Amino acid sequence: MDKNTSNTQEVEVRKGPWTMEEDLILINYIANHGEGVWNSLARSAGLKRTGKSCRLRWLNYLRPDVRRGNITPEEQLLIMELHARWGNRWSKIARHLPGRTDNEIKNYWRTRIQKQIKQAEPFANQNCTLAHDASTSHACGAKDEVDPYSPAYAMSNPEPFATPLPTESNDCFWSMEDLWFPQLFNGD
DNA sequence: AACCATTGCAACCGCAACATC
DNA sequence: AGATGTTGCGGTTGCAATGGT
Repeated sequence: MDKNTSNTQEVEVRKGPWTMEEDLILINYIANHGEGVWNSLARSAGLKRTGKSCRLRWLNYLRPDVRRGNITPEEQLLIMELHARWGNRWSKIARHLPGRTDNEIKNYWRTRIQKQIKQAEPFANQNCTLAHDASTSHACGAKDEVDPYSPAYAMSNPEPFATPLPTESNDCFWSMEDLWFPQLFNGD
């Protein structure tokens, strides 16, 4: 049974998690032809994916220079600083963290930092009438308090943000090193 | 051991900006 | 100048993995 074989067989588009085979096809194709117009790339490569999906997969996961997991304390600080400055401009923030993607930073922010902020909120926010969504509100009347988003806060309060860094979280079924094998680039 | 809740992350969706014709 | 296609972005969702009871 194929996943998305609807009765309209003009365009069957696969969705959901990428398989290793699809990854290899995409990597091979880009290695041989370079990036181009993603829609036609997807078609030419024989992938039953949208160009959008291919682009996302490539940028967030398959690119050789992409770094995943193990966000360092320095990077965390930088993220907090840049987020305090620009808000949710994830792609803008990502440009200042080589090898990191906007998606990863966004996820990291939401799952780690935002959580820490929420935990700290009852203490930092006692004078605030309304606890805004931590991702968007930086404005709190308590001017004397150190902005929990600021690097200064993180420096002086290592605990709240000292999330145990993921331990070797690069354990996928296959690593990028496995995929980026020289021999892959020969075939087409 | 089984069930339920929570967490973390990959991927999708909708929209806006931009490029090309 | 307008229509159409493509890209980039931010928000959101789905689901596997993990932890707790």
